[in-house]
Amino acid sequence: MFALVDANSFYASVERVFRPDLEGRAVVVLSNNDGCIVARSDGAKALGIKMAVPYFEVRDLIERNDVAVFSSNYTLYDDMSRRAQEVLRPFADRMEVYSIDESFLFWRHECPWQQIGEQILSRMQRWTGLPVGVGFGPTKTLAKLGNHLAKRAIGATGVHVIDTYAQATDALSKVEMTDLWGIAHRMLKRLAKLNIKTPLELRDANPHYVRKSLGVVMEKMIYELRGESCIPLECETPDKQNICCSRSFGQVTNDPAMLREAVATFASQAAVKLRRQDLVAGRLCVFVNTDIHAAVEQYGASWAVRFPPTADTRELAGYATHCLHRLFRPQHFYKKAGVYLMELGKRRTAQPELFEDRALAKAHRLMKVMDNINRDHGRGTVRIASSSPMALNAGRTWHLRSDYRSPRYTTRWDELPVAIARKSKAASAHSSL
DNA sequence: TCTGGGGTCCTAGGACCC
DNA sequence: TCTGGGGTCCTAGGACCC
Repeated sequence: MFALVDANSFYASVERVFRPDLEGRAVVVLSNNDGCIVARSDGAKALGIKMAVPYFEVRDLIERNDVAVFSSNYTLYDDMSRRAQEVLRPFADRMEVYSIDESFLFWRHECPWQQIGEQILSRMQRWTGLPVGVGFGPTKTLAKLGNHLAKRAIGATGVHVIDTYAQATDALSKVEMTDLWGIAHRMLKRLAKLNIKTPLELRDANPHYVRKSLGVVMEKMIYELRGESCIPLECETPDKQNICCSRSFGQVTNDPAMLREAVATFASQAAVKLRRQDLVAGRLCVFVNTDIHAAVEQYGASWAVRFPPTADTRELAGYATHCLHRLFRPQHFYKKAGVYLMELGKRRTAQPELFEDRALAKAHRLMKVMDNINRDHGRGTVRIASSSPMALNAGRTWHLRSDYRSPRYTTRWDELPVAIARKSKAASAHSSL
């Protein structure tokens, strides 16, 4: 069983914890440049303040209703997030920290779920002061759905359990398509073209057919809604694949010196994040944009360079200014710029060793797969596609390639032989992974 | 020279999440 | 006047290799 625990209006709730005098007053928190609303308390939501609206559009409303306004304080939110994680961890067998305000919990055995949910609520309230919602489900997607109902269903109590197929059917009948985790407006339109318009219709759709038109992500979604877990828990936080630092400027500029200073600053801030995770970057990319909201000729471009992996601020800043030089067009006025660090690797590990380790690990995986096949099925070929993004996630997530004839895939190493067996029955002995 | 059945690396873009 | 800042995964095609 999975559970998803998330904090209600996290940033706003954290500010509240430290300002008990705000009791009864609505609260909003603003984005970095005080540009947009990024969190609203229930009271602020009730006033009709939408997520991510520009501050200036709702300023009047906010002032008229005496809403408390905060600039965001990410150091504080990070700290509070860690405290909340410590409270949650002992409840379950395993835990995945999914975002700053959400964690998945996982249990191997049956438990009194409702009761556990209530304990989580009360302990979180007493130990951190944060209001949370808890949703239980046999898959991550259903746990997310449970969480949604825990907070928003009529008479919601903060805990919602989806434990049976009937409960899942009931839950799915109560929500909109876009309430599902992984469906936003574009996917909504594409699903509608397949005549899939409600969450129940999606669950009962033909997975092969959906996969053909919409891809493997939507296919997984169908299985998840049916209670077959396809999205595994990820307990160790994987190393970052990209690190980005970008900002909108208060005013547009076409001054090359200012832009140089800006991207050099972004590069050094990104370098701090890089070193904090003990990583080095092998590639850096700079991007610039004109003001997308202004009625001017738009210009947006990026330029990347590759170099011997480093985490050195001065080197990275140098690459950044070099890239900027390639992009800069004096006729445009720029509103936004940023730096990406890419091709990240572990610091203090020489590249050749890294490569050999990976090759070795690949060989081991291949042998293990072959063993399984030989033991269980006598014959068959498994080919490891190292170009597949999944192959780089060795040992965590595996799925059968799309040209693999089985419509099913597995997300767990130890399920692989089962999937192979299904496939063997259905088609030939030659398979690829 | 042709063929089958692949692999690797790159770019670009689309879609989603918080 | 004023419109955030991060991330991930998947797909598709081209060029080239064995």
